[in-house]
Amino acid sequence: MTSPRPPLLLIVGPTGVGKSAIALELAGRWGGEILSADSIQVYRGMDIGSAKASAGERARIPHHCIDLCEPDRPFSVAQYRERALRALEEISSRGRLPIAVGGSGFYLKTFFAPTVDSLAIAPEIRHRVEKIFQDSGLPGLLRELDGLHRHPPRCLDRANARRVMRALERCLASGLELDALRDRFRALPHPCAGHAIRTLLLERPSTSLRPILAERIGAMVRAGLVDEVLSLRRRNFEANPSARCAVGYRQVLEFLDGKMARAALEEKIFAATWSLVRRQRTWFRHQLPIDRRMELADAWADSGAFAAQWVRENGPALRQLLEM
RNA sequence: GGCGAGAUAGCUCAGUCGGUAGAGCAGAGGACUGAAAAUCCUUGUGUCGGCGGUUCGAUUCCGCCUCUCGCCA
Repeated sequence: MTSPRPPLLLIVGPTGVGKSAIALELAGRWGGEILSADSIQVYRGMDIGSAKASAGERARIPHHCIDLCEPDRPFSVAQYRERALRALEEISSRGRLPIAVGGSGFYLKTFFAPTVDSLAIAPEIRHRVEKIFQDSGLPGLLRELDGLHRHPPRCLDRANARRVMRALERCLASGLELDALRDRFRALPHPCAGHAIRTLLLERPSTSLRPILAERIGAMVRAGLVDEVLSLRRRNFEANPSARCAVGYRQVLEFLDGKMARAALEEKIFAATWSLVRRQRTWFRHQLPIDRRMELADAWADSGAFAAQWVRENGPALRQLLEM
């Protein structure tokens, strides 16, 4: 049974290409709602540095999956997945066009494939693994993990302590070897089975993206990024590693702690942003099924009314993509 | 002007008790099961400031020069 529900339009691309502006424009024209796929916009108070949609924009077009939790409370893909799928159902049941927009690859993948298993990890196991890591580091974790296997598991980045910890937790919680867990994981059902998904990748040449990012970072600092971090600090956001380590926020914290000169701030944020862009591009190349790739011309800056004109010119092609 | 310190990879620097060099960052590629804007892996030939001298051999020692940074006049 095929549903008459509208397809999900996914707009992905590296940070700063202009996804949001275009998505807003499309949503306005086509009766859509925005579903954010951004691992930082989920935190309340992290507004400037995550380039969150303004209150005005949000009043005009409904936005979902933004401001889902307090900045001191870690949020995970698992939670995102739940909220995003629920939002997707809501939007489609109203007959509106869901437009998912974002640059967080792992979050975006949640629409296409299983990203987490449903294995519950008991707190005792979590603490035990944590303790092994504290006492004997990565080698200790690997010793423990290998002890649970007849052959050392191959499908694991053994240099990545965070991954090894998660793997060990899952093995301890399930009593299964890593390969068995992976097979079971891969057999999980498609998360959005009922939806047609169309993915649009927006790109622009690095020579055009770099100056846009540099300009945008300057604008963020001028708009009060440092004050935003000060106020987040009062809300204890440093207790949350994913918030505290976010691009821009991490560098401002270093500056506030005297580990970095004010003069170096924007340059360091730029460097971190650019390595994010590179990881995003790698992810989009290999991890997401892209239906259509469109490169924005140099002339389209990430500001002003460029989106309206771009959509006027490219709307028909996108229509076609949706009706495919 | 005098004294001192320095000049090595795009940047910050290490090093070679004389046998033509290596880290971090940046850059490029990659991985990805609950922090993913995170975490991790791979990837480094550059007149070792210039010119001479000593030496089988100098980026390394010596002299001169150029530039930079201190301190003193």
